[in-house]
Amino acid sequence: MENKEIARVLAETADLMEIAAEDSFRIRSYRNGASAVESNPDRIEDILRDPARKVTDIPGIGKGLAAVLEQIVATGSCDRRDQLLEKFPPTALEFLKIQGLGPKSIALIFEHFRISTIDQLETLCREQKLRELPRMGAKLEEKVLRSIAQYRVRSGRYLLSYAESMADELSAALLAVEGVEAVTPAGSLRRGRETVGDLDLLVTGPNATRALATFVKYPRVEEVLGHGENKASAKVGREGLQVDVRALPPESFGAAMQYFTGSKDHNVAIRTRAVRMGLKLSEYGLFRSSDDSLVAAATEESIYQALGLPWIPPELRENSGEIEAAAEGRLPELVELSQVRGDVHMHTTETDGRASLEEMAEAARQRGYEYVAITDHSKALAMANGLDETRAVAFARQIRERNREGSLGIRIFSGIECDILKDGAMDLSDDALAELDLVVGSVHSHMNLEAAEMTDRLLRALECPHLRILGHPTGRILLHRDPFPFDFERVAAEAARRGVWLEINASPERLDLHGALIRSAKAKGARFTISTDAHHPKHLANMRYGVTTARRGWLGPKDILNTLAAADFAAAIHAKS
DNA sequence: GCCGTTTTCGGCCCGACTGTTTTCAGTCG
Repeated sequence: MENKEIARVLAETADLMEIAAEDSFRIRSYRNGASAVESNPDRIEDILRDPARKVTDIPGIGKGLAAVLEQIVATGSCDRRDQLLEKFPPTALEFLKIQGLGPKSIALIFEHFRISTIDQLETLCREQKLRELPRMGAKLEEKVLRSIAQYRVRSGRYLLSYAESMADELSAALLAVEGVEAVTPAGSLRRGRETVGDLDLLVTGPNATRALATFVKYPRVEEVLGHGENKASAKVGREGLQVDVRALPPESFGAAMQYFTGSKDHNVAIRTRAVRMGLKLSEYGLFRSSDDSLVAAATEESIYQALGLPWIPPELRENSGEIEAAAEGRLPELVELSQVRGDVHMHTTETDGRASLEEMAEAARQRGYEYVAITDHSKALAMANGLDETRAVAFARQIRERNREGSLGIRIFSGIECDILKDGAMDLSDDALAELDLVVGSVHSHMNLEAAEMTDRLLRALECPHLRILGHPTGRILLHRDPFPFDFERVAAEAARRGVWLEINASPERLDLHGALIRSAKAKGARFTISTDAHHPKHLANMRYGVTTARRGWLGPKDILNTLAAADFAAAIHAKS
């Protein structure tokens, strides 16, 4: 059992305990335990099996949770979770995803109405029954109905990072089959979409068909949906991600890759182009319409070439102008991960990060970066132990000192992620902000303002002379919270005018900005940074999702400030007009 | 339930908003 799954069981148990109104500190311990398990570099299952090692050596795991971990690894669940699932319906965990309902309200609804499904909850709201309960009213019913609608749209999709880890895991298992040469993910994962509906894996090799048999017997397959000669489908993992595995002959691999990578809109447009040229394109190859003779099939390059086009990077294949651009030879040069020279938004234990300044710097150095910016939270984020003026300035001095010593082996800029308050003012005084190398401004509160008010708020924030970067500009949390409404184009244009860069937040839960907005902002003259917002050294690896997202926004290295060398980046920070 | 002891219990535990209220519980970050 993988750490991520173990962590999920712990977190679910904590959720259920919360509905059952159990001791809040115990719940907190379960949550801490979940995050400790998830961020532990070694597999918990391996540690449990090794008599020489102890899980209790992991901070946050004591005797109690050690026993729980044993149980989870052995049975996939634990006693407390099982007991609570007898008391509450298994859908209780789904109810927690409905915004506006917390554990207390859910417990009350269960107790009073004896319902167990989201559909029943919807009915309650429509029939205006929720308001019978204390402290619940018409506004809440409306909010819950809106939230249920959003929930339905989201369920059935998965974060890019989750789909990628599943693809990696399955690829490794299938590559171990003799006679399998390559396993390649296609579909929206290959295009780098921020969420993925299902996973397509293309298998080649003399014995590719045998990979299908291995796949359907894979331990984490929950339900086999179909298993034929060339294709097998199954729901995999507790989350039930649908995975389609296809065995392909090498001679038509390129055509299949092209076909299964999509997007559907891109393919329709490409096939229309083929028809106009007297050709037809399918997953088996590109053929002459007149005599069905094969033109190209083995590689994607050969197919695009036969259609008079250069190869189009998968990130661009959304039929949003890429085919025209390719035909006219003006596809953009896209940024690559190796061109990123620094990560300029991250947190440390000074606020809510999980590693020290030294550990974050060292992790960044190991990734080959030239520089980092440490941007801990400001005081408005009290739960994160945000910095007030005094602490922010003192911490900046400490960072400068370490930087001067050169002992960390990497250049460090002192920064802050300063909250943008409800009225657009900065959370910290100008004097304090002036002490810092780099100010990222972010919205973390009051996200339900009217669009006009939110636009004014952001425009006012841009007036701050010290603001350099607008952090996660739309505030969305994928599959969880929609972007807050505001006039993006106006804000992007104003940011461009004032020389404030827009962040492409590489956290797989955010990917904010996303491709379409990036393109729109670039058209307004905006420039960008790609940053991970890391709260742990391992989060630095999320940079690749940010780069993929930037590529989906048609960005090249010149659009992105943290592809600059350290000295140039430093100059850019300080050369504010 | 974890942690850390001036070692076996006590601390952990913030702050603002919202909607429903007549003084505040619940949610959220």
